[in-house]
Amino acid sequence: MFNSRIKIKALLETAPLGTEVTIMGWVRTFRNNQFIALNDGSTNQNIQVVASLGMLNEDTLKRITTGASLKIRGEVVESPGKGQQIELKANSIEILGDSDAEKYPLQPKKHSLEFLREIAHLRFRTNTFGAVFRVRHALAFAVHKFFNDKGFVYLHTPIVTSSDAEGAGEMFRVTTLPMEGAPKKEDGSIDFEQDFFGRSTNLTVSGQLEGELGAMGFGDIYTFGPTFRAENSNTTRHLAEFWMIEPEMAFHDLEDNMNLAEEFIKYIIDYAIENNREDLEFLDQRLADEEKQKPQAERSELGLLEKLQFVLNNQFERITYTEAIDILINSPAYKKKKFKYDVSWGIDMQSEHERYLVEKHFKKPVIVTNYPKDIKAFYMRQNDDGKTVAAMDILAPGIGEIVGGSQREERYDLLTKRMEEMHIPTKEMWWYLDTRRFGSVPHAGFGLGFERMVLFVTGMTNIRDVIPFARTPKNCEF
RNA sequence: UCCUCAGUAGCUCAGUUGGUUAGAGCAUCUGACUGUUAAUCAGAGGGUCCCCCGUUCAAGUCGGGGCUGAGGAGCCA
Repeated sequence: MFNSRIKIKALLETAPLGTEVTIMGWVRTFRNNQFIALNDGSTNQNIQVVASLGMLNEDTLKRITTGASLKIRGEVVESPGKGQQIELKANSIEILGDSDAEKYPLQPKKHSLEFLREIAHLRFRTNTFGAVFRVRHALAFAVHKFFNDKGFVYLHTPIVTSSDAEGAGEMFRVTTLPMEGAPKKEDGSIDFEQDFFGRSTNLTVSGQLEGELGAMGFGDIYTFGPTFRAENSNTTRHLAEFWMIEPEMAFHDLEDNMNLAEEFIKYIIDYAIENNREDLEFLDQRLADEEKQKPQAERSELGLLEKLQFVLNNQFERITYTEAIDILINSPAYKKKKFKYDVSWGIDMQSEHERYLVEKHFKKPVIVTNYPKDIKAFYMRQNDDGKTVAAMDILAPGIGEIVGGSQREERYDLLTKRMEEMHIPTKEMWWYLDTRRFGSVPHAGFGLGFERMVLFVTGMTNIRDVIPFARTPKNCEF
């Protein structure tokens, strides 16, 4: 058996003084031909290994370089030096994998996030990305724990779909037809009947419609999986492949939906704080250092942990779309013509408007409800006023829309009428409509972009830095 | 997709009005060092100035096109 090691996180926590242990990991720095800072990814903390002089031959000493992997047996002792409580007095050091320091791109110095993006395969070995991806893991785990504890069924909705009804964005086509000389129909269009699935297929843009089918049997379900958008979006908030969480609940109305979404967001933030405090403290410090570079006016008022705590301790503001428009029209910013885009009832709010509401007016997460039906999807439940639908978006400071959800239209007649108005092919959607024909119930759900949540919790500012291998236009390395 | 900015050593950047052999800090390498914390001290090596075309006696520097990256907008999660 090879692996009888103790992880550095456990070693530092238990500090078994006087015992001999085996650790394995990667060299962060090697100082004074004597002190090895070793990291194994279990924590941001390194363990200091002390190699007494004469113990190692010259050759082994030279091979202990930044990035090399080592297997070390040694005795756990109190550290006489400052900066750490305990250290490992090495009895034996074995080089598992050499790392040519002249070629290894990670140097014991600060690197830019842009550079680290180009070596995404190695960035897990840095403090920042170690912390970010451990927090990402904690959040993902918390998502499952939250819903599992509430009796939700984790439903695996398909990645390949033929449904393009939602119109959530441009889609990636899935096909086995040849690029050159694809079979054509008489009218010159491509004959997808000869394709693998016998029809035109795409990567999913949302699991919601299938999620609704599950909710109509299980009551409460959630999805958590990859989602694809072929939009040519080049921003710090968009990915072509991202992870989305989509709960769908039978016997829920819009208010139930909002309550669940708010409870959910607070739960996973709290989970990360409870279980990854060390990583968040590191990210908090990192953000504070970065803020120091900025001019006073652009600095945020709260530190990362303060911000998260603030979100936990305060109710999200809940306003209707109509109230939001009133606030914007009566705002000093509007009167001073600070907005690039005009405001009137019926507009789809621009990011500048959302940012004003969240960052300037309320200074906390805001849930906006009851949007005009013409700017929202066909499946949202129509309100009695005939103008609005039971939609809700949660807007978060710094990242904008983090949740989009609604109560769904459960009334068959109203739903089909709306679909016809919006040119949604009801015939192809027979399976979706069946849920409204047989035992239809009031139900609701929402979608949460997981990476945007990770951005919010880690304080990172570019979405490409919170997913291990980002898929963006013109970039599919790794 | 649009707008703005950027691309010079492994990394972060400077490079004046177009003018000799393109610089700095860090990293790396060599040497010194038994309590260092991104160690320190001394020395050394390291360049397709993103690519193509053009202007010019002369281009890292000016112009055009392209590629890539970043920020903002749109689309959205």
